[in-house]
Amino acid sequence: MVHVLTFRPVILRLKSIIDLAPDDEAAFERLPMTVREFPADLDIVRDGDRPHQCCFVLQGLTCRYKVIADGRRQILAFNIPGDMPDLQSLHLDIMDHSVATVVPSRLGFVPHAAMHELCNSRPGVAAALWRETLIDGATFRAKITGIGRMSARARVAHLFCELLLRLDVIGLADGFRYKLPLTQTELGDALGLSVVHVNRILQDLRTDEIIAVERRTVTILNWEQLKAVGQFDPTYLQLRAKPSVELFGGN
Amino acid sequence: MVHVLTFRPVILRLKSIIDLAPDDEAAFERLPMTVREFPADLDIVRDGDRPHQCCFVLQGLTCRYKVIADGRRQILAFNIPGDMPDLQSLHLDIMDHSVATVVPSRLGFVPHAAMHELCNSRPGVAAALWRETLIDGATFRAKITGIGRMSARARVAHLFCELLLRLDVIGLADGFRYKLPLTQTELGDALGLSVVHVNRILQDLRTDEIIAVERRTVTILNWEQLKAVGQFDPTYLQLRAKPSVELFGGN
DNA sequence: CGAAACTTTGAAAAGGATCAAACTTTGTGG
DNA sequence: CCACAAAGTTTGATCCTTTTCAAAGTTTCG
Repeated sequence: MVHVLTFRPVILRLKSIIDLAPDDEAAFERLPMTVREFPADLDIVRDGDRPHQCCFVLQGLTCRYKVIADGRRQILAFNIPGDMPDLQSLHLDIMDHSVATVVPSRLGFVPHAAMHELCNSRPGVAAALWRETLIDGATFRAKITGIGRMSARARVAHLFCELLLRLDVIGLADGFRYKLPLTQTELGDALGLSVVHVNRILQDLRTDEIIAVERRTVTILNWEQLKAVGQFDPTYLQLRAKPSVELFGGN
Repeated sequence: MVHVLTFRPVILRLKSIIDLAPDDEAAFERLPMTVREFPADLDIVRDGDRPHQCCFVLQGLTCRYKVIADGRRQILAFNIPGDMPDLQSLHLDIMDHSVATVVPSRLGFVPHAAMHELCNSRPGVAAALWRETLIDGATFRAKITGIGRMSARARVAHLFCELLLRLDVIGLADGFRYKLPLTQTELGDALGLSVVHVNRILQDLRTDEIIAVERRTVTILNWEQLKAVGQFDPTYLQLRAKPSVELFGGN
């Protein structure tokens, strides 16, 4: 059934953070979702919009960002398949930031009305979604701490750690390697750094044989050291189970 | 009735962000709350804790913060009366940061069980609280953008703008003046800046007759310019009504 | 194949951090 | 209520991480 397949990353994601009852899962999958394909670098929702639907990333990569006065932007988060980048719009009518595709992506849309109905009839789903938005907040806190107090090198390392775990949950990590179709400019916008500096940090990390980034693929060569450099503690992601690869074995 | 008085800032806060039904408000006020006084600089909840109750700021000032490896800290948010600094613990069992008093404060505590019960029996309250945690997230996003992409001067200005609006809602702003019992070190920890630099920025803002900070009191001398310097747009606070002072008149 | 996008390199500049020390305010105990 | 210690603010000087600017390579893709 095609419909089930399209919802798959979302279900994987929700199950990674909460013990979703089979009934709730089934009800979730019955949501009326419209699926659309988008090219790269297209705004899906804009700062100031009042959306009447929620967006699901089914395939590809999107980001949430804010633009400041001089035109530069700050990327707040990357959204991988299974993510719901504007879930907050369910309770906040006006957008305080934008959501855009980073690469060509397949997105699903569900009307707010249907989401509210589901939340009202199934407290389990409501709790799962609330929890999801709270993890979102926790991720923002980790980011604030990184940008506010940590070195450029640590921030880059932290981001690569976080992405490995999140991608692993939805089956998009291949051991210590994953596809990451980001330009260095985008990395800089996400980390509060200039492109030039991102480039130099990446070279340093490669020289130290901690990670390698080539052809839009990240390979983590030394996980322990990467975690140490990024001061990475996955608690904030609130994952229920250990990741499928032995990322945290022995300590 | 003393009980009603203690809950007052929380009710004011909730009503500022949502149209709370009288029944919901009454039910909220019947929550079993334990009130305690705390001295300054005391941890209320610690990173790694698994709280079984929610904390309400009734009087004073608290902050949420994270400590990094070298011992420095990043303050994630200041909490004024009416705030619920660890509301997230309702759905995230383990704390990813700490909450501490900044000055001597009066806090209220409500068991998670009572909160869950209230949320289950009153969807209106659940929605209000969910909305509150989402605004929390929006505030984090504003902070990420500030620290990641804006100058020190802009960040300081933005913080003073935000605090005026939030304090106004609970009746703790006196026109363009409010008490802010923060040291410059604490301001620096919140803005990702060194004390020395905070000090210099404050002097600049005073020289430019934009704000004056003296004896723990902030006076905004030129609101329009402060907003401009901080690129402040209050949308993210999702306040229902215009603030009581004429902060946004004419534009 | 060629244009556009992206990465890399070098050099110079700047914003902010750090260090050190003096000055001021606040709070406390005698 | 004064004296003093502790906490907080201010100043100056120097250092350093990161930015900016500019231009040369390299990939990607139509």
